[in-house]
Amino acid sequence: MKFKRLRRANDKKPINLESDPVSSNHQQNSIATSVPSSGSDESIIVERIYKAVMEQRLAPNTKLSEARLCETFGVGRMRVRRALLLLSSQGIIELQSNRGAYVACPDKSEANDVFAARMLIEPPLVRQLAQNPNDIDLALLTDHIALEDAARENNERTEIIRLSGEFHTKLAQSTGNKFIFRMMRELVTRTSLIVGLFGSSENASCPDDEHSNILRAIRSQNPEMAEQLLISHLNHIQSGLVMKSRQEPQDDLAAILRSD
Amino acid sequence: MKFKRLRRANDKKPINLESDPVSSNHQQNSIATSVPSSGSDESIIVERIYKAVMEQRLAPNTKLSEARLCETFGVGRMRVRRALLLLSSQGIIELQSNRGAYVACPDKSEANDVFAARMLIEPPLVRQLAQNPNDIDLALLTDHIALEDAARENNERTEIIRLSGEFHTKLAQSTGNKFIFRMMRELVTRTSLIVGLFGSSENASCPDDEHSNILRAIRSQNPEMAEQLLISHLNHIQSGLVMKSRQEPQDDLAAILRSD
DNA sequence: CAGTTCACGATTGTTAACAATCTTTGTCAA
DNA sequence: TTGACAAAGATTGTTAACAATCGTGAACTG
Repeated sequence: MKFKRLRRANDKKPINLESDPVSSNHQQNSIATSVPSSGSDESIIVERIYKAVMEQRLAPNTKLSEARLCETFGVGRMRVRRALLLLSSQGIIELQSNRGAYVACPDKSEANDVFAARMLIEPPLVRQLAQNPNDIDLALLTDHIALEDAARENNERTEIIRLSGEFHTKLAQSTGNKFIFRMMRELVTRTSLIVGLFGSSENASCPDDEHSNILRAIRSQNPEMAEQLLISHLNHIQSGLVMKSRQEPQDDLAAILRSD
Repeated sequence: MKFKRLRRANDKKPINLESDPVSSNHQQNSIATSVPSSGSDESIIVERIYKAVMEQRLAPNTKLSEARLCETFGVGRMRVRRALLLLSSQGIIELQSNRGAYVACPDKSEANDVFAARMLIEPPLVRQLAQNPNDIDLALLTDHIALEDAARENNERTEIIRLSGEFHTKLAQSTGNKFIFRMMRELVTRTSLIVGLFGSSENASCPDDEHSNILRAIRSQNPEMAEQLLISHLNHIQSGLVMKSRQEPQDDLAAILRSD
């Protein structure tokens, strides 16, 4: 297989990395991706893969070969390479020398670290938000929960999963603090991978109305309650995991091509 | 100027990016740099530039041209390019399309964000550390403070600055949590840039014995005191800044070549 | 038949030449 | 003298060919 630039869609259609119309109207606002300037436009590749991971359409350990991505995005190898490097620096994928790029596969220890970090950061964050919430952020979060409800209504699995994580991202975004936002985004992405790996069957998403309750506590300016609700929310998520320390190797193409 | 690989040291010697012997014995332990696998070895370039920024030897807005870095490190352009991309993803430098790479130059608003983020994260972090500190971490931190004292004794400016920041990094490292460590590392690096930009004359480093006091509170397992000491420590640093919203453009060569 | 070796194909890593863009400098005219 | 304009030089962005490495499977040997 040669490295030609194919503008047309890939005829194998291995992974759905296209921007699906259902969520295209709901773009990230204000704080954009982590690398705003420069980079001609490999940010699109990064964003697509990031989203696919968030929605658990890209399973851990899935191989992302350069040639495949070149076809998929109709882009030269350099762009793909840059995108992969950026994704690896965010911990979303892992680069193995001379072997290629694989979707990150957190182990039990890393899962614990992720939840420990979230337990450290999110409670003070939510408490602070509840101390003086501004109307714009409250409206954004309210809208978001409406989207979550709608997705649950329509049984859109990938949407539910992504929105469920993005709620937490948006909590961080409400602080208007770029650093907190980025940290949270990374932790939420990792959480999505972890839930995909260790999540037991159908509790892949956050319990139904906990987000709503947290938002209500914030709106009523009750820091203690907001913090407490968030803590138990995180505990619920974590306790829903079965820590089988053996993760299936997930053969490269098997899981991907079954959608063909 | 052509892009030849020059193994010999650069004859212009614009910036000191060599590894100085005084601190070469004090390498990072356990949790290594953010990109452990792959990447043949542009991590050396990343680490050097990171260190130079931490020690305020590389002023904000300094241009880092590819050719210059190629000479300096005796490395091909690809490596340099990869390193610059990684550094930009960490917010240490900024890539401008078709214009090159410049050391990041935080503005007033970003400075506020950095301190807000640290205020959110570090107090709970230190409190948690003080709840059950383990002996190994305490020893590491004690050693670190000894290094700080030694550097102050010998009036080694760059060492003082770097160690002063690294104390906070090591606090985060003591949690053994990769994510907290990385977040803290980024915030501390940014802080170093900010202090270099807005710091008033000679309070560039943390006040003399505050680190020591914090460590003492941790050792005596007094979470409240540790947290309180850290909060006022951060406040001291922040209040030592003069927020002149106008940052000097810092002409590329002017500041650098005056050491020639 | 089991195990090892070797060679081939596929994929990633690297390099150097080429293209595009920006900056500087020199020139000319008002 | 100052301003705009244009050409030359320098720097970054991109591409395609080449080199190195890895995985696989056939062939060979015990």
